[in-house]
Amino acid sequence: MFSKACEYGLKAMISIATKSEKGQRTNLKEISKDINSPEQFTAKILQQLSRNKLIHSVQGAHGGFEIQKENLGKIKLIDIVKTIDGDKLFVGCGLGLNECDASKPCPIHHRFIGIRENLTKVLSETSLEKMSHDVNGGLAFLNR
Amino acid sequence: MFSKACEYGLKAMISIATKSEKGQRTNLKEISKDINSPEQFTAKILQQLSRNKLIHSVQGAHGGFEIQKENLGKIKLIDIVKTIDGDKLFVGCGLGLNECDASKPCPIHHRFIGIRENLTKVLSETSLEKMSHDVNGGLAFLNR
DNA sequence: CTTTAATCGGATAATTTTATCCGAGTTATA
DNA sequence: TATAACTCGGATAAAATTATCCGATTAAAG
Repeated sequence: MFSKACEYGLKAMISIATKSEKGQRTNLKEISKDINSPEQFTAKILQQLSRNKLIHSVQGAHGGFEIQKENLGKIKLIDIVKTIDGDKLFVGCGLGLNECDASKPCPIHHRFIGIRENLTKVLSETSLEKMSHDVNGGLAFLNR
Repeated sequence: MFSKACEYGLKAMISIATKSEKGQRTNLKEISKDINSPEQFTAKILQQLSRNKLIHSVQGAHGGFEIQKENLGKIKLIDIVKTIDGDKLFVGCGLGLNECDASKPCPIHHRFIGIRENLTKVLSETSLEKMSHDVNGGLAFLNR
């Protein structure tokens, strides 16, 4: 479903959120330990998320990554997915046809629409805040 | 969602089905022209589908590929997807965790279940027969 | 029996994705 | 002002996916 990079990105965002929620800043080493991901590869993904303003990076000693508290509720999973994997999951033909719409549909077009709407809805509705609450409350886990 | 190989596989299966439905046998050249796919790569995918008994291959002159008529209604899209992409779309954690279940869920676990069930349902319900009817009837298209 | 038209399957190449390396830049603090 | 603890970003490497090449095999038909 998601690329490896996107999985790391989602987990990293949630990890950062759990700290930001408590007013703490975290850093690369802590994040990749927390989500069990390769450090340097994770760094690239964090840079990408930072350039796209989903997280705020602070350089230098005691630096690291954080998310503005007021953004925790605003950032939805779909924002993260689109930043890393683009929107290929949400637009375009399920069979990879260049042209495919209701007037000239591929054979799975109509069936696919429902799946896609469902996926879009779930990812659009789920905020980082909710995720990080679950993790901080011991209801969900990042590292298994 | 699906790998390129899987997209070609799905399209190829539908292409073969449209011919088999009419009692005709088709071949690699015709298929890859029909679905606009690279011939040799498509050949590999057809071999895979053949080894897994989803299609029947006939070697030699006038050979090619066909699907038993009685199988057109039995083969579902999910069978093709599982043959080519495996079941990674249908099992395992959406965030790539090794252990993730209702008792120790990842943060998106519960939300993901619905999406996955929906996807599984649609792909399990849709038969090749239905797809090929749509294409033969001009209601759907493979090559755009 | 030879030619022709097909699939089979191993090898290789190209591209994309995943992962790592490392020097440069930034900032807190002693 | 020197050092330590960070991120930044370009370069490279490794692995997986996508794609191609080509000789071997199979079978129909002249």
